[in-house]
Amino acid sequence: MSQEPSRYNIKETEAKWQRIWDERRSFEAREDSAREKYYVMEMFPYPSGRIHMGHVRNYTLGDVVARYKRARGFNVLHPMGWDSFGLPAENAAIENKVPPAKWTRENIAAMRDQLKSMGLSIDWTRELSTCEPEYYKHGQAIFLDFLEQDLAYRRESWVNWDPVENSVLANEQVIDGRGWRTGAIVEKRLLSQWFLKITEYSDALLEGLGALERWPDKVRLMQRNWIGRSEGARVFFSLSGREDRLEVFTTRPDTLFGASFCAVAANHPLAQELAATDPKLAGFIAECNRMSTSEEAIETAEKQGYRTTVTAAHPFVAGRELPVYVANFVLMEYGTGAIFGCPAHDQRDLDFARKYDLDVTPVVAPRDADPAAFAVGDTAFVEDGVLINSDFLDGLGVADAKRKAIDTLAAQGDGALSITYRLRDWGISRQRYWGCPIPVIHCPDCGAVPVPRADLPVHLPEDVSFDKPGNPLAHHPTWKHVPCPDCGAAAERETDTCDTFFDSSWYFMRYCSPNAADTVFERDAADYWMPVDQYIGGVEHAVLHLLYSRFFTRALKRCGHIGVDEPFDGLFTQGMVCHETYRDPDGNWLFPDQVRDGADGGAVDAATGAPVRRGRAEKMSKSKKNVVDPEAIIESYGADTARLYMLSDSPPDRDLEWTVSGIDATWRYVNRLWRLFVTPPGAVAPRDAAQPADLGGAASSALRDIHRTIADVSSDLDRFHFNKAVARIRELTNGLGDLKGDADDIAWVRRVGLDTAARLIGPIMPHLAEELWQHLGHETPLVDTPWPEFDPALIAEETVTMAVQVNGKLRGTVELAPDTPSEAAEQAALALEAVQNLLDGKPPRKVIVVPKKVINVVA
RNA sequence: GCGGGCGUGGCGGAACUGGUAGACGCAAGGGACUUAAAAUCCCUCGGCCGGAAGGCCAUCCGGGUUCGAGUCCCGGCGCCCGCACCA
Repeated sequence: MSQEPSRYNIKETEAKWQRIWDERRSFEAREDSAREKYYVMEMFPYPSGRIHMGHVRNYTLGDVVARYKRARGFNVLHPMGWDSFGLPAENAAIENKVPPAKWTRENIAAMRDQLKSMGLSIDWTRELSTCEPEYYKHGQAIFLDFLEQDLAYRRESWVNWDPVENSVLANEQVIDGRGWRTGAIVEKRLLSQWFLKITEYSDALLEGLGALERWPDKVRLMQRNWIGRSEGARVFFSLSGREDRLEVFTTRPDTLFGASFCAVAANHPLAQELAATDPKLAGFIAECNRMSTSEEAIETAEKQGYRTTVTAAHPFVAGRELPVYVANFVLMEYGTGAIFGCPAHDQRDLDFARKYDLDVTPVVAPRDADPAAFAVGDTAFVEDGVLINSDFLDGLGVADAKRKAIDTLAAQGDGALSITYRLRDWGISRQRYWGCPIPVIHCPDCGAVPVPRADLPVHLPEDVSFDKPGNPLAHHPTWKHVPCPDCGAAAERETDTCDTFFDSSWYFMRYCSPNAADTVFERDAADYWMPVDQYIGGVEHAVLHLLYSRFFTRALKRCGHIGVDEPFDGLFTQGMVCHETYRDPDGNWLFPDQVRDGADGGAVDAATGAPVRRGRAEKMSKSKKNVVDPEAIIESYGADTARLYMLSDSPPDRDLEWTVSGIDATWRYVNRLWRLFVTPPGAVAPRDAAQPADLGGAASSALRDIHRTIADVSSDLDRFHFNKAVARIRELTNGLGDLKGDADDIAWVRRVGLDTAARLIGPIMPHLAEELWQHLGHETPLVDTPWPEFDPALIAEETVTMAVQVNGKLRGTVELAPDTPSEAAEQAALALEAVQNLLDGKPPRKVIVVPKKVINVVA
C-alpha cells in the first residue's frame, strides 16, 4: 500500500521562500569589521525589457557563490543594479514615441520582477540605476575631480564617427572598421572632445595585471595586448630647408643603415602644413581620410604615398638624404605618426619601396647566410641575424645593435630610448541624449568652465523631442542656455553626454554605500567591502569595461576616494548560452517552438510540415530567433530547475547548449529528489537521534560516501567546477535512493544523508532545498544554516584498489590497505594468476609500486 | 600576419601535480507496470573477436620521452577566440 507522494508545487514553494527570505531580510548586508567580508557581484544588466538566458546563467553562477560563501560564514555583499543609460532607450523613443526615461524605468520594473523570480540572494536595498540623478550626480562629481587632477581634458581630435548613431565611438567600439552596435562603416572626423588620461596609467595597468592571479590568463593577455607596450627609440631627422626635425618612433633602430625613406601620416602636422601650399597633396590627404579602416579595405588597399619636396638627413651617414613621403599606411594615432622605412626588414616598407622603386639594402643577414650574397626579394627578413652594411654596427646581433644604435643616437642628440603604447586616451564625449551630462559650461570669454559642485547634478531634461536627427539636448529650447559660472555672461552647456562605460566604471564602489547623498561613496564602507572578491560576467568585456574600471579605481584612489588599486580580485568569465538555429527553405529564421522533429531525424515546420534546415548551436540572439524565454521556463519548470540546468553538464566557462531534453531531464531529477525526501525508501531517524553504537557495512559505507561528497562538493564549488559538484550530488542522492531498509543504523545514516543533501543543494536550488530542509523537521531556515563539515577520518579510505599492470597494461586489481608496504603490494600483485601466466615462470625484471595507485610489473 | 585556446563514446562532459580512460548526465535499445500512452522502475550501451572466461584496438594524425602518456616534448591537420597597415 503505497501512499501517493504529494506533488512538489513549484510556484507556491518558490514564492513562499522568496517571501520568507524577504521578511527575514536575509540578504541585507551590513559592514561588520568583526566578520570576514566577501563581495560577489555579476555584471549589471542593461534594462532591455526582459531577461535572457545569458542573464539567468550569469546570475545563477553568482548566486551559487554568494549563497555558498554565506553558508561558509562570510559576511556577503551581493548587490544588483541597472546600466540604464544608452542608445536602445533613444531608439525606442524614436520608434515608439515613448520617452527614454519612462521606457527605461518600466523595463527595470519588469526585469526586477523577473530577477526576483529566480530567487537570487541579492541585497535589493542597495539597488542602483545609472540613469537616476542620485547616481549620475556623483559621476559628474567624479568628472570634476578628474578635471582637477588633470585626468580629464579637452582637445580637437580625429574621431571615429558612426554615421548611423550620429556619434563618436571609442576605438574599442570599432570592430573591423564598423560601429560595434550599428555595423555601419566608421568615418574619420575632427571634433572637440573630452578625454580621460588612461594613458597616464599605461604602465600601472600593465604591471597590475601580474598580481591578478584570480583572473583568467586569457583576459590578462587581452589587456596586455590592448595596452601594447613596445620598446624602441625616438629618432630625430633633420629636414631640408626647415628648422624643425621629424620625430620618428621605431622598434628597430638597429636597421637605421637600411633606411631608404621617411613617411608621415596624412594628418601629421608636417603633411598638413605642406598641403596648405600643395593642392595635390591636399587631395591625397583627403583621399586617405576617406579610406575605410575595415579589414577588407586594409587587406586590399595598396600602399600609397605622396613624395614631398622635403628630405630627411640620415643621422649616421653624412650627406645621405631620405625622401619624405606622406603615406596612407602610417597611422597618426600610433607612435609619433611618422616612420623611417627600412624595406629589407619590414614587409610594409618593402611593399612601398618596390612600388616607388626605392633602395632595398639588407642590413641584417641570417647567421648561416653568406653576407655578401644575401638579398631580399618579395619577403622582408624580420628575424634575428647579424648586422651587415652598417658601419659601426656590423657583426653585432640585433639586440646588441639596437642598444648601440640608441646609445649613439643619444650621444649625438639625435634620438633616445623610447617606449610607446598602443593604448590611447579614452574619448568619452557622445553626441547622444540618453547619457550622463558632462558638467561643463562653455563661455565665449572664459572657455570651458566646470559646473560648480553646489550646482550638481546637471539634470538631464526629460522633456525632449526626437523629431530632428542628432542630439535633442542641442535643440532643447532652454536647457543649454545658462550664465557662465565665472563671469555671468551668456553661455552654453556642454551638450555631449558621457560614454556609458563611464557610468559602469565605478558602480561596484557605489554599491558599498548606494544611498550616500553628499559623497561619491562613503570611504569606510568602500574600505570594508572593496575590492570585489568575485566578479562574474561575459568575456566580451575583457578589454573595455574591465580596463576602464581598473583605470577608474586608480584614478579615484588618486582623488582620495578609495584605498585600493585594483577593483576586482577575482574574475570569472562565463560561456554563452547557445541553441540550434532553424531556417525555412526561403532562409527565414524560425523560433525553436515553431519547429518539431520530422520523421527521418530532420526538422519540420510545426505549423506547415515544411522541411526546416537545422543549423549548429550558436549564441542565442533575437536576430537568429534561437532564443528561449527564461520567464516561460521558470513558469513551467520553476527557477530551481532552470538554475540547476545552467549548472549541470557544461563547465561554467564554456558555452552551454540549451535543449528541451536537457531541461526535461533536469526537471525529472528535481522531482526524483522531491520523492526521495517525501517518500524515502525506508525509515528516517529523528532529527536529534544519536549515532548507533555499531554501523553495519552498508551504513558505514554510506556514511563515508556522504562525507566524501561534502568534501568533493565543497572543493568543486571553491574552484567553480559547478558541473562536477552537481554530478557528485547526483551520486549521493542516487546512493541514498538505493539504500533500502529500516534498521536503526540505516535509518540514522539516511537521516544524515538527507540532511546533508538538502544543505549541499542549497546554493544551487535554494527554494527546493529550503522546502526539503523544513520537511526534514528543521525549524531554522537553511539560509541561516551553516555549510556541512566533513570528518577527515571518514574520508580516508579503508582499503584502496590498486591497478596491477604488466608492461604498462592493466591485468587486474588488488584490494589493499592504504598503508601497505611496497614489498607486500608487490607480492600481492605477483600472486595474481594473470601476472603469473604472463611471467611464464621467469622472475620480473623490475616492479614499480606507486602507493595507493598502481603496481607495474616489467616482464 | 601576430597572439592565445581547444581536439576524449552518437552528444554534453569526468579523469587533482603522468598511474585502472569514459564519473555524472543526455540520446538510443531491451524489459517491467499499464487496455494504451505518459510518468516511474530494472537492464544494456566506445569498437572488433568470442558462447563465456577473456583478448585485441581505442582519447585528431605521425613521431618521441617513460616501467607507464588523454596528460609531457617535437612535427602535422582541424576548429574556436582576441588583435591587426602598431613602425
